[in-house]
Amino acid sequence: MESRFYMLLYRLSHAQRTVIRPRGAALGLGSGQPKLIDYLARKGPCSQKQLADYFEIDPAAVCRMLDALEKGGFASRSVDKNDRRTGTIRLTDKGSQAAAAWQQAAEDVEQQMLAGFTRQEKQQFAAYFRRAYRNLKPDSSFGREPALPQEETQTREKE
Amino acid sequence: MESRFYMLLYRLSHAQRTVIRPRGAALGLGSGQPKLIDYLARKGPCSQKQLADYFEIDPAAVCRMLDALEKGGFASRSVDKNDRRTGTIRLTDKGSQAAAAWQQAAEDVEQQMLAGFTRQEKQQFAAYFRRAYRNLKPDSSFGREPALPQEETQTREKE
DNA sequence: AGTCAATGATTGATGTGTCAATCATCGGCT
DNA sequence: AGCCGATGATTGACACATCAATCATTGACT
Repeated sequence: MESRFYMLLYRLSHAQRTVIRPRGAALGLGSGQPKLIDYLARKGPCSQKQLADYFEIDPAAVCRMLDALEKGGFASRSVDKNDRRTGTIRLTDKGSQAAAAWQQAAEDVEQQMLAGFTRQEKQQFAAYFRRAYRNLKPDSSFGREPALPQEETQTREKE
Repeated sequence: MESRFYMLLYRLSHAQRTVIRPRGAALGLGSGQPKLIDYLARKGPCSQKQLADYFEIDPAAVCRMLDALEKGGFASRSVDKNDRRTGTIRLTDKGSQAAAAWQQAAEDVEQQMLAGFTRQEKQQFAAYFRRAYRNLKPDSSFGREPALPQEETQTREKE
């Protein structure tokens, strides 16, 4: 019986990915793209930096996945008029539909994964996740608004 | 506050990877290689198929990681005399040392992740992981001996 | 024996992720 | 105004994972 937590986490994470990947693929999405359109569908248009921050992935990865999403007709990029460095990402209609379908798929998988869990067990499981996460990232803003960049309190008097 | 389990799992998995990756990199290992030498150190020499089965990854990925491990001097491949399709993977001394160092790193990270968890909470957390995993992979052999491929009592009197 | 399906290992193509470097823009500073 | 560091986006190089296809070997069945 496996008892190391890194293996437990590895296996569950891997199993979830394996189960959900085909659902995204059926929509014409790669394995990383669904979460982006999910975010866009939930929170509305945003910049690439917001996506990278929220999912804690490299902006380069976001950039390439958006290339793919744009090519697939799921999203569009436009330049922010106030800050021309920043792009604004929007879902197309096709993207919105795919997001809805994927949200359903994610819900299905969650139901399957947590089948037999009582409401309290789910809450406890989630609480464990959050505690463990905060232990690994004590400085993180997990649970707070990711849209607030928190600007470092400015004690940054570099020399 | 994030409440979807796929995000909780995503974030914890990602955080763990982020914390542990530099520890492997310090040993000259990529992000996927430590688990292989860990397995080899714990269970002894084995075939590539065993590694692929145990970690539930594509044999192609194992093959390429072993290329890297071999090139780095961590492991060696040799051909099984009974079945020349099968290769036997062995750790070198350098590989064994790296495995020991990595096991320590993994333990450190686990300690950090589960800081403040009581023994019972850890057990319950682990039990939730196993239940969720089994829900996603009901046919799996999670928890049984993966090293015993179940067949072969196999009377090796073939010569 | 000799064909043939199954198996272990490998290679190619593609998507995701990291790290490092670059480019364009912005904003503060003198 | 003009430098100059910070920032958002992008690109290149590499590692890991999947899928598909191939190769060599094996074992089973005529």
